[in-house]
Amino acid sequence: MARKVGSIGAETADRVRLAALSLFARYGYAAVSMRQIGREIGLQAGAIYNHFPTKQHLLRGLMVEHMERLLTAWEAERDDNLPPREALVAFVRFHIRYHVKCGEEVFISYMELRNLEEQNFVEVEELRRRYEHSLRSILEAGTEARVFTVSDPRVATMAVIAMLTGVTNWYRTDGRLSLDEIEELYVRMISGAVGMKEN
Amino acid sequence: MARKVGSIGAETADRVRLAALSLFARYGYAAVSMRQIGREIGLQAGAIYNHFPTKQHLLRGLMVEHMERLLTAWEAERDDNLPPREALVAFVRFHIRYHVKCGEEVFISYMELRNLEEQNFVEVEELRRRYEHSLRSILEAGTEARVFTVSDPRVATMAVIAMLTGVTNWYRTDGRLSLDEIEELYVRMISGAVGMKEN
Amino acid sequence: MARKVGSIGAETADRVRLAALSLFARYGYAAVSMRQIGREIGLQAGAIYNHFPTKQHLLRGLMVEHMERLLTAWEAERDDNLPPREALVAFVRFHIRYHVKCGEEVFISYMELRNLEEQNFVEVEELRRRYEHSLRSILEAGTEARVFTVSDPRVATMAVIAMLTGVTNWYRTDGRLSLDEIEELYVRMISGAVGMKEN
Amino acid sequence: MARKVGSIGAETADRVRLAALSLFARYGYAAVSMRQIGREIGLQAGAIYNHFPTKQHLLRGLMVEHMERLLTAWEAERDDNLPPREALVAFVRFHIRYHVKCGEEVFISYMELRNLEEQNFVEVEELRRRYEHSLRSILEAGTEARVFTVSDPRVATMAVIAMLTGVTNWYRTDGRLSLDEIEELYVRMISGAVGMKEN
DNA sequence: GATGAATGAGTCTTCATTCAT
DNA sequence: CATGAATGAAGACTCATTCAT
Repeated sequence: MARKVGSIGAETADRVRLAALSLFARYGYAAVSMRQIGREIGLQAGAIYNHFPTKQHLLRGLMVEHMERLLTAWEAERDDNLPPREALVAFVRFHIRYHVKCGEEVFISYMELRNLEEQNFVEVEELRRRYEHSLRSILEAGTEARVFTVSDPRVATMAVIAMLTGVTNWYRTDGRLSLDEIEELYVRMISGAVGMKEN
Repeated sequence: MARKVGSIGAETADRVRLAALSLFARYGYAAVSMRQIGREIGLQAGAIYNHFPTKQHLLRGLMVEHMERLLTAWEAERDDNLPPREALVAFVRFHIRYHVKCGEEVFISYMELRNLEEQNFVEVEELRRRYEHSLRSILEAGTEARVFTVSDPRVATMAVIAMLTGVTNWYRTDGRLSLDEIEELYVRMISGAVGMKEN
Repeated sequence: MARKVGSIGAETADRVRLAALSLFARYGYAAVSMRQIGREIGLQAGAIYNHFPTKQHLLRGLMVEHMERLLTAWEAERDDNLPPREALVAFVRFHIRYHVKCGEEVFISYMELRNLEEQNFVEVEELRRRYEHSLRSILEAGTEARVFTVSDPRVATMAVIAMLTGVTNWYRTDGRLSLDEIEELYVRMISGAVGMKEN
Repeated sequence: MARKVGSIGAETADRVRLAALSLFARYGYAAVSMRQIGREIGLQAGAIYNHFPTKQHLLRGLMVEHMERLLTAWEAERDDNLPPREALVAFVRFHIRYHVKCGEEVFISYMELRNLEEQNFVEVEELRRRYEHSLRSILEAGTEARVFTVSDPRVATMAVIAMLTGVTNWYRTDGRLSLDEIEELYVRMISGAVGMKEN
C-alpha cells in the first residue's frame, strides 16, 4: 500500500528522529534496531530509509543538530563584554538551563560518541570543542584578571563541564528542587571551585 | 593474584574477562559479539560458555566486581576518625588515584548500566550508592561542623562525584600533569566548591 | 521510427527500455533494480510502472521485440530462390551483420532466458526456433542437393548458430578486423564446416 | 540445537557447493538466495557461513575449481608430440567429452562471469585464457605446417570454442546421439572449418 | 505522467547460544 | 575444556510494487 493520507515527508522524518532519539537514549544506538524505531511510530523499518540513508546518518544528525542548536543558543545569549565573574555565572546558568531541557540529546551526545564513524566523530568533537572553549576563555580571562584562582584553566574547564553536565543525570522536572534553585547551587559551587574572589 | 599451576580454567576465564572489558569499553556491550571476544584471545565463541553462562553474566561480573573492588579498596583506606576537611581530601585523592588506574572498568560501569538486566542493574546501583554515600557523609559532617558551606549535600555529592570521575575521560599516564599534580588541582577545586574554610 | 511531437510518453518508455537493456546486459536481470533503471534516466522507480506493468514485462518486451525485429529483418532479406551455397552465405553474412549491431539484445536474449516466466519463455523460444529453422532448411536443402556434406543437419544447425553468435562476445566496432573481413572469415569457416563443395 | 550427528564439515561444504551449483545454473547467481541453498540441503542459511565466508566466495569457488579441474584434466591428456591434425582431433574429443559431463559448471562459468568481483573475474579469465591457448597453439602449428587453412587463428580459436561449447546447451545423456557420434560429427565439422587437408 | 512515501517480503550476513565430539 | 557445526532469530538494508497527490 502507498502513502497514508496526509502524511508528509518532513513530518515523518521528524517522528523518526524523535523516536530514534528516545530509543537511543534509553537502550543505546547499537541495541536499537531500525524495526524498533519504525514500530515506535507505526512505520515499516524500510520506510525509514526514505528519510535517512543509514542508521549512522540518523545518529549523526541527532548529535550534530543538537550541538549546533546548543552553539546557536549560546551565541545568542553570550555577552562578551561581561566581566569574568558575571560571564561565568551566565555560562553556568545557561548550561544547566539548556541541558536539562534536552537530557536525551545530551545523554546520547556523550554516550554514543564511540558509535560515530570517524568523520562524524571529528565533526561532533569540533562542535563540542568550540562550545567548551567559551568556558575556557572565561576562566582564563578571570584568572588573568585575578578574580579567579585557577591553577590550570584546561583542567578546570573539564572539571566544571563535568560537574555541570552531571545535572542531566538526575534532574527531574518535578523534583525536589526548582531549576532556579539548582542553578543557584551550582553557581555557588563553581564559584568556589574556581576560587572566585568575593568582590 | 598469582594463579596456581594447573588452574588453567580460571586463567582462561580471566583472559575472557580482560578481553571483554577492553572490547566493551571500546565498542560498547551491544556492539561486541562473543565471537569477537573469543577471537581476541584465540578462542571459539562457544568456549566462552564454559566459563560464563551468558554474555549478560560477563557484563554483570565486570561491573559488580569492579564496584566491589572499589568498595573494598575504599574500606581499607578510609579513616572514620579523620576530621571532615582531611576526610574529604582523602576521598578526593583516593577516588582519582583509584579511578585512573581502571579507566575501562569505570567507563563501562557508567556506560553500560542500561544494558544490565533489571536485577543486575539494581545490584550495581546499590554498590554505587554505598560508595557515594561515603562522600555524602563526609560532606554532611563537614557542613554540620561548619567547616564546609554546602547548601545541599545531596546535590553537592553528585556534583563532586561528577567532577572527579570526569578525570578518567582525559587522564593519560604520560600526560602533561603527574597524578599527584592532578590530585592537588582537584583537592583545591573541590575544597572551593564545598566552601571549605581555610582553617 | 520517428516519434510524433508531443508523444512524450512513448519517448519515456523508450528511454526506460534502453536503460533496462543496457543494465540487464551489464549486470543481469535479477541484479538490476527498478530504482537503478529509473536513476539511469532520472526517474523515480514508481514512474516506470506508468509504462510497464512489471519488471518481467520489461524483460519480455526486450526479448520478444528483439526476436521479432530479427525475424522481420531476415524475412526482408532472405531470398528463397537462392541455391543452397548462396543461401548459406547470405545467412551467415546477415546473422553476423545483424547481431553485432545489437550485442546487448543478443546477449540478454541468451542470458536471461531462465529469468522469463514460463509463458514468456515459450514465446521467445518459438521465435528463436523459427529463425534457426531458416538455417536448418538451408542446410537440409544443400545436403539433399549434395552441395553440402552434413551428417546431421540438426546438430549442424546448432553448431553453426553457436559459432556465429559467438562473434558478439568479442566484436568491437573499432577492432582489428572490419565487419566485412569478419564475415569473410566466417563464410570460409562455415563453408568448410558443412563440407561445401567448391563449385 | 547443535550439530546433527555424523555430519562433518567437509561433507556439508560439499553439499552446499553441489546445491549452489545446481541452483545457480538453473536460476542464476543473483536470483538464488542463501536461504534457498540451505533449504535444498536441510540447513539454515546462516550455517552456510561456517563453510563459505560469503556468497561470492561460493561462486568464485565453483568457477575457479571447475576451470582448474578442466586444465588439470587437459594437461593429463594432451600430447604435445602429436601432429596438428591429431592434436586438433584430440582437443575436440576431449573438450566435448569433458564439458558434457559438467554442464552446470560450464554453464555458470560462462553465465556468471559478470557476477564475479573484479579480482575473481581476472583469476577465472586467466584460467580460461590458458585453456583456450592450447587450441590456438594447435591451430597456429597446423596453419604453419600447411595442414590447416586458417586465415586468422585468433578468430578461428574463438569460433571453434564457441561451436564446441554449444554442445552443452542441448546434450542429453539419453539423447538421440551417443557421445561418440557427437564427437565424430564435431570432428568432421571442425576439420572442415579449419580447412584441414585430407591427408 | 511523475513524485515521494509507503508496504511487506526479501536480501546477505551476524548473533547468542547449544552440543556432539 | 575446546572445537566446529548447527539453530533460529535478528541485524541493516533493498526490493518490486502501490497509490495519493
